[in-house]
Amino acid sequence: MADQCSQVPDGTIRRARGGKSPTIYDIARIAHVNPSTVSRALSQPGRINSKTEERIRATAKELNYRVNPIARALPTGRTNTLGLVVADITNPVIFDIVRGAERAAADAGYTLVVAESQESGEREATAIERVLPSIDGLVLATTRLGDAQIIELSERKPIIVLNRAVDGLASIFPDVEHGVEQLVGHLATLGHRSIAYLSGPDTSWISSRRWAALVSAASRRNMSIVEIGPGLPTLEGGAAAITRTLASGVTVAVAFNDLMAIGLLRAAAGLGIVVPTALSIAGFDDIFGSDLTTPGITTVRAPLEDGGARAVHLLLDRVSVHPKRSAAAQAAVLLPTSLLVRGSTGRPAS
Amino acid sequence: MADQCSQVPDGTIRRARGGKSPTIYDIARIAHVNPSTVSRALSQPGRINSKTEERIRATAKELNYRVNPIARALPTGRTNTLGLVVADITNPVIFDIVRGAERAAADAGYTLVVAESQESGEREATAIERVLPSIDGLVLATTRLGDAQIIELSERKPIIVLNRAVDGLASIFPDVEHGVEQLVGHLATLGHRSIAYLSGPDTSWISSRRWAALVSAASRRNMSIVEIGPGLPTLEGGAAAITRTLASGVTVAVAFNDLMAIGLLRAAAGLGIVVPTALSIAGFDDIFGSDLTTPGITTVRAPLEDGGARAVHLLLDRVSVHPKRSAAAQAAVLLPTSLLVRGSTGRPAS
DNA sequence: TTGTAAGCGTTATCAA
DNA sequence: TTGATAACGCTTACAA
Repeated sequence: MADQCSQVPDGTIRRARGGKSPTIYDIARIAHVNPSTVSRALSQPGRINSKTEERIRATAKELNYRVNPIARALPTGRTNTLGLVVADITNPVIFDIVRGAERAAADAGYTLVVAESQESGEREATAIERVLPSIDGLVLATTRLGDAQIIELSERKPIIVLNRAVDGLASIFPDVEHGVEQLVGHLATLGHRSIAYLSGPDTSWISSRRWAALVSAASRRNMSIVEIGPGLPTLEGGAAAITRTLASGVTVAVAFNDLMAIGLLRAAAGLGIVVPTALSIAGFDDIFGSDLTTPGITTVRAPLEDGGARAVHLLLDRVSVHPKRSAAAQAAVLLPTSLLVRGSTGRPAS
Repeated sequence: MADQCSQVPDGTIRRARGGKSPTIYDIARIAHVNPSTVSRALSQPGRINSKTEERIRATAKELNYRVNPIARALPTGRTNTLGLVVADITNPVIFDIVRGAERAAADAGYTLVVAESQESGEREATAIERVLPSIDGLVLATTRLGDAQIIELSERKPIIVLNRAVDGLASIFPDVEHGVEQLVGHLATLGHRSIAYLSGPDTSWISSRRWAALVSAASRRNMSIVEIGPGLPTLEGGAAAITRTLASGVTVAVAFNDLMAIGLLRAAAGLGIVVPTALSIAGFDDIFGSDLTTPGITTVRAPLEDGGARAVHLLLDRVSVHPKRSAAAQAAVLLPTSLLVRGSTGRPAS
């Protein structure tokens, strides 16, 4: 009993049971109650005698007790952990999403695990399979999975999709039409009549969505539009499209995202092509870096950090209350988009 | 028994026990063995009768069985999860670290949880406290904790520190001296005689390390050097230093990192100050974006993605073999650094 | 309000 | 080689 005596004159944190972390049994023994009472005192404050609770809390504190989340997760099935799956961690677009999601999760006392698919549906499935058993819910940002796979997943754990709409699932995605309408309007005003769209991965829902919106907005103004792609959503993917872009004879190229737009811009500069005089360029997402280039990239921005945070909030709703699909489960959240005009778009030379 | 019959003609995955995921008990029942045998068959291949193992594996596959990592973690104490703590997820420097760490962890079948301290030692401690019980080991990248706290942590779980050296702990950090020597040599060759260092957070080990190396390299060449700071390691932090930088009368400013360097560059541009003619600027890390500015940022780069990966590898060594400190525990890994000369450094005007 | 005891799904220790 | 059984640390009916 010596090392478990309640009096610790020198203030040292008492170590119960040789070096191992203390459990509710240690607290129970010292506080002269049953372990179940300790459990209740700690996880359901106010439901037991306040005097007892007081004593238990004091002992817990003294032992420097931390609840073991794994042991708790086993009987409850709840891990206090959320998953976030992204296509490519190094894509600056993702950073904002991760940040928003991480902070929202941390604020709610949840832990976030991040898994990366590296643009491969197969790797994505593997990654999900690994994390799924130990999380309470999942945010799929920029997923490369098919609708059927996603729906199947949603039968195992609550799922929120970000940057995509899936029927019957809570989906958060940018109001593409609005931003594209602004962008195309801006281009038309400048005098452009022909657009090239540098598309992203063909598995990207958002890329096809952007293409559809561009086609619609362009044809409404009798502008012509061609698709160049699919391409990698990276600097390299954008740079690789320069030849076909120039060959197409358009006066403006709209890239799937800013990363591609920057790649295209740099490739153009390498060929001595002046932007925006000889070629206007625009992108999507307003990533870190798109205002660093000369000229800056005109872009359609969406509040992706906010998107990440809202995805987590929606997920927490589903996770914390009860597993039944609530009415809000079908909710589709539209993220407002807005056009940021920078130097990469201007009047065409002709 | 009907729904647990072994013959499933239509290939449907058999659901044992109404919707819940199958356990080793379900497998045991169907394969007519004891649950413990199932556990052995699945987690220690080759240690049991191959015929039995075969049968068990087949049943497991048919049931679409997945081991429950939480249940496994309880008796073993091992979670197959690693933690990574960073100061600020949105800092591009971090991206590379996270990418390297995530991929290395995923390749080893481990899950990575990322926690963010948001540049606050207190938040960092809280975040660590939350994840610690459910991880096997921790990588501290850009930590804002004190040495004592770190060592205390290392008594609870294996720890690797990245971008810092802590006595007695496995540490990975850039070979600052080498890169700085190159940088200062480059500046001296250009004709600079006075340097300002825009320091980062005063809790940043690496910032003081860079300062020390700069002082040493500068004085060796009879160049003068002053410190401006501490400042936030962000665009804003760099921009905020412009006034004091100009006032100091130096011909070159070396920022704690590229983010600050870019901030300073843009602030200079805003004041009509021509870089590098009126002021040369250099940074550290070669982040995404430092070659996007005009002029590009001269920088000392270190392979941070590789650093993240190596940190995870070192951690896996400690985690997977046995918890004793091996001889390699004291290892300090030096990441090679190299100078990237871009347009932001040039001959001083005078 | 508190105690008793049965789980949660694994692994691990002994026997058989 | 396999089976029985006790952990792992916590939650949660059910009793008292």
